[in-house]
Order: sequence, then structure tokens, then C-alpha cells
Amino acid sequence: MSLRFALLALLTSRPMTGYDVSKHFSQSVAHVWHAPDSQIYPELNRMERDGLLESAVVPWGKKGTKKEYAVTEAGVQAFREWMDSPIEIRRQREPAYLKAAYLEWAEPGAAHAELEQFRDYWTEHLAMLEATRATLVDRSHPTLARRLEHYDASQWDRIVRYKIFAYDGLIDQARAAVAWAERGLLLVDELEGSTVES
Amino acid sequence: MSLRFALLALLTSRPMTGYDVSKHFSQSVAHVWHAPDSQIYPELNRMERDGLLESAVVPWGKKGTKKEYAVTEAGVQAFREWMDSPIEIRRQREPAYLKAAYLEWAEPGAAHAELEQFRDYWTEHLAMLEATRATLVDRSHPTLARRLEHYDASQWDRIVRYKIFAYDGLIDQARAAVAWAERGLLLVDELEGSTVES
DNA sequence: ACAAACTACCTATCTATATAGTGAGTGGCA
DNA sequence: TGCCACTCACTATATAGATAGGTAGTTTGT
Repeated sequence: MSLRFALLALLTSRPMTGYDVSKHFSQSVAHVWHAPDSQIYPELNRMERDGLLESAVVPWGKKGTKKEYAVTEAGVQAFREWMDSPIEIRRQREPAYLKAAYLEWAEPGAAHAELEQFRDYWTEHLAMLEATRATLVDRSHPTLARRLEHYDASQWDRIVRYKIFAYDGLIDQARAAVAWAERGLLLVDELEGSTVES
Repeated sequence: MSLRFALLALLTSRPMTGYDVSKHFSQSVAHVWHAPDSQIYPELNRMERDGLLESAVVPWGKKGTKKEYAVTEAGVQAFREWMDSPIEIRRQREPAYLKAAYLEWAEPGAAHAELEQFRDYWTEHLAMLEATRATLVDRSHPTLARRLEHYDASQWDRIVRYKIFAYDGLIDQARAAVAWAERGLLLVDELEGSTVES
């Protein structure tokens, strides 16, 4: 059910078309909640049906039209209620850690390659998170900038610091993942090193 | 698809009935891959159908019977292949971080309560992971003990160290989560503290 | 004038996961 | 003898999510 609230969160910054949502999503909310557009469009429809959003048909070019969604008062209300409700705890479900626990079954070369791939993914992801964090700190992040327009300047610091706090958590996790993978590579080298040579 | 491999991983330690699997699962593999029994039973059936497991009907009491599953050669093969294939990367999907990013929408009291709940969950989870890690270190973990029986003593250290490595990763993540929640509580106090008093 | 790339908005299908409930047999103990 | 907790093995239903494809209009570059 969090997708619905991720979309509400994004749409509180400004009204958007489904296409805008799916584009902006990947640069902001998707860092905490990923979703493909095939999930976004139907969910926007359902949210409109449920009264959380209202849409306006906007002309686009000569013949084309597009549908712009805006959060309704009921939508704001639902978002606030969700914000005040207890966090759902996610069950652990991590293929990488599952594999790590049974690495004695892997070919030494494969184990090494997998840990490298994992480390590289998280290194890249970490760089992206840090870059995004920087755009929050200097307030150049486009969605954030639009969001702040609705608020009094006295509130800006508060809003920005919560966003940075969220990214700090993600960055910590990414750093932990990279460090773990690196320790894993050393471990594989130590335990399988001689096997590789033989 | 990882559930299938989590089950194979568990069943390589010894043959088990579906009930055994669902019990032992929660004390070992579930730390890296959670699944309820309503997913386990049907998956065991499908795995038997696909030739990864074979079952023997074992008498139980006077009239009762139970079905014991053992990994087949094809099952071992499939597990090895999975171990040597690239890790699937999980998309970020964390309600806690999603909420954290929009904490300006929450009631100060609610924000505080949610972070406390999150911290407490992870503190408890961390304690459980550390306790489990200790049973791996001293090799008293029942599933591990059964698993080691299939191997030459020269292999034991290697097998145990991979398991510990996996738990170390989980422990790092749990510690990062606790530390992050604690920083969040300080942040909420700082930013909303005056609002609470007024 | 035409192609390519982009905007816009989906649909279809399959599998995974969550949540809840069912029902029969067993072993112990009061 | 009756009850209860536990063992065993599911089923049923609904939603979430992954993956792939489709169609029509628009803008931009050559």
C-alpha cells in the first residue's frame, strides 16, 4: 500500500501528469520506494476513483491531451493519517545475504564475481544517493524547490533536514553494503585462494 | 524465486517434513529470507513436481503419516547453478525511509513514536541476530551442526565462516538502522521540541 | 519531408506475497 | 474420559509487483 503514499508524497509538491509522475518518481521517491510506470498509471486511476486525486484534462499540442492529477483535501487527509500511523515493518528478503550464507556451494570464481557485482552496484547507488543529498543541501533539487514554494521560509530548514535525514539513512545502508562486500571479497580470497591456484 | 533456493539451502542440511521446514525456517533461513508456511507448503509441492525434491511417506503415531522431503541430485544441481548465477538486485522499498523523508507532515508525537518503534524493532532484531551468530561461532546452532556432519572436518571452518559473514552483514544493517533511528529521535526533538511544549 | 526520439498512457500476464482460515491426528495430563 | 496444546498439511482470497508489450501523438534534427 505504500506506493499510494509515495505517489501522494510526490504529488504534494505540485500537480503532475502520469508521465511527469513516472519521470520524477525515478529521481526522488524511487530512491526510497521503487515502482515501474506499469504500476504507477493504474494506481493513479485507482486513487482518483477513491477521491484522493482529481484530474484535469490539459491540451497538449494540436490534437493531444494529457491528464493532470492534483491531490484533493481527502488525499492530504489520507497522507497525514498514513504519516501518523505505525510504520509497517518489512520482512527480511535479501538474495545477497541468502547467497552469502551458503557460499561454500559456489565456485570460488563465481563467489568473487558476485560479490564484486554487488559491491559495484552499491558503490554506484551510493554515489547517486550522495549526489542527490547534495542537491537537497543546496536546495537545487527540482521537486524540493517546488515543494518549498508552498511553505513559509521559516519552515524550509525543517523540511529539508527531514529529507536529508532520510538520505543519510539510505547512505549508511549503502556504505554498510559496500564495506560488507569488500570484507566478503577478502574472505573469499582467503578461503578459496589456494583452490583457485590448484 | 529465491524462496525455492532458501528451501533447498535448508534441506541440504537434512531431509525434513514440511512442518519441520516451516519450524526450522524461522530460526535460520528466515533471517535472510522470510516466508510464511502458506508459501512453504505449496512451494515444496512444486519443487517435488519439478524434480528438485523427492518425498517419502513416514508413519507418525498409530494412524498418522508425514511426508519427508529430501533434495535430489537435480535439486543440488539447481542450487549450485543458482549459487553461481548473478545476484538479483532488490529494488529499494522501505516504508520507514519513505516516511522519514516526509516527516514534516507527521504530528510531532507520532513522528517520535514511530521512530521509537522502529528503533525498538531493530534493537530486538539485532539482539536475535547476535544471539544466532554466537551459536554459529560455537557451532551449537542445530541446523549448522547437522550440516557439518556431511563434510570433512577440514571444511568446517570455511562453511562456518561464510554463515558468520552473512550474519555480520545483517548485524551491520541492524546496527545502522538503530543508529539512524536514534539520530532521527534527536532530530525530531530538536525540530519539534518547542511545538510539543506550546 | 522524413525519421528518430520523446511524451503520453496504458494493457496483459504471471508470479510473489500477505493474511486468514481449515481440519485431522497425537501426546500428555487432570 | 475429556480437553488442550501441538503436529501436520494444507486451502482460499486478495493484492502487490515484475516483466513485457502496445498505440498514438509531438518535437527535433537533417
